[in-house]
Amino acid sequence: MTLNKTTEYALTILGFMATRNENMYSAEYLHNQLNIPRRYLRRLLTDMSKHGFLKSTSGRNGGFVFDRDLKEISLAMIINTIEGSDAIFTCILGFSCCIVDKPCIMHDSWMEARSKMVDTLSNTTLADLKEKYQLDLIRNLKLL
Amino acid sequence: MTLNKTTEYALTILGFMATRNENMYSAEYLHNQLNIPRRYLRRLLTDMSKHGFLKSTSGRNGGFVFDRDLKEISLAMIINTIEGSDAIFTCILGFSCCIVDKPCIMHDSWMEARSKMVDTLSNTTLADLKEKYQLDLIRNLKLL
DNA sequence: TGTAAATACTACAAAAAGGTAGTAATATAT
DNA sequence: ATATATTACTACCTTTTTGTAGTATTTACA
Ligand code: FES
Ligand code: FES
Repeated sequence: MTLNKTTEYALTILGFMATRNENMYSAEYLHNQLNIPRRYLRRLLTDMSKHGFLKSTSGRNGGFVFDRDLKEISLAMIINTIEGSDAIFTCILGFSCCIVDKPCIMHDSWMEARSKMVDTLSNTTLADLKEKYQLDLIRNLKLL
Repeated sequence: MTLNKTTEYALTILGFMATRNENMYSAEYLHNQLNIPRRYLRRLLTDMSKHGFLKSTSGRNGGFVFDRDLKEISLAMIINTIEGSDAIFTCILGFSCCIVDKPCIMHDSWMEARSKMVDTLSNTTLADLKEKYQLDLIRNLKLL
């Protein structure tokens, strides 16, 4: 139901980066913008680089940029990367995973609910968020 | 996405108790049936009593029974009781909760997915699980 | 060439979640 | 009455998650 903090941070960071138009994001800058603990955020950023979401540049004026097309990064991928690829598919009663031939009593209720959620998270990419953000911006400007 | 272990245990226990027809369940019996760590399970059972789901009887031949009609207990209630009533409603980016006038960029995607899930969990009661279990039993007997 | 601004690595510390131990209290059966 | 089977309470231990510290490395710029 709840994501762990690290996953929330990852979504926050990538979501933020996807919707702005800087050409480089330093850990310090992201820390100031997002209020995520400095050192923890740094570690997370290097993790994201190792996982291929970001590309890092060391040294002065260094920082992070996306290493993939935003269309290629879904929310589900981010979550899976950090929580483990099938955290999302575990049985609600904690059986290692949902087994088709021996489902638990809650399986049916749970599957129906979950599959909707998984679909949405799989089908929403960072590019979608960017688009939405731009549209929201325009809408707000027109209201002024 | 994932429930914490304690919540899984709670669902397992209440789901089990709801679908069997014993008139009393001791911690020891539940431990044997469900493989949940003895002492932790005990503590959880007394918690459930305090929260009004179960009624406990001390002493020899004691144990636990439901203190409410199964129709009155939804999966969402169980989850809320243990994870905190709005764990299910938190912002996916970790903002304290989803604020209508200042939603985060992921709010729309997330709400859509989540509301389906919340609906299902709110509308499924232990009575529903019991009914399902009985039907499954009958179906299996006929297959023999 | 030296200083400053950045990431990288490793180890540790603190907090939260999960799990255990000991003992007291309660009720039943013999 | 006493032994036994049960829950209740409190404190502690272990593991996982979250957060911090120190130091090395890389690169730009003056
Ligand atoms: S087997 Fe439990 S939810 Fe699928
Ligand atoms: S404000 Fe973030 S999901 Fe609603």
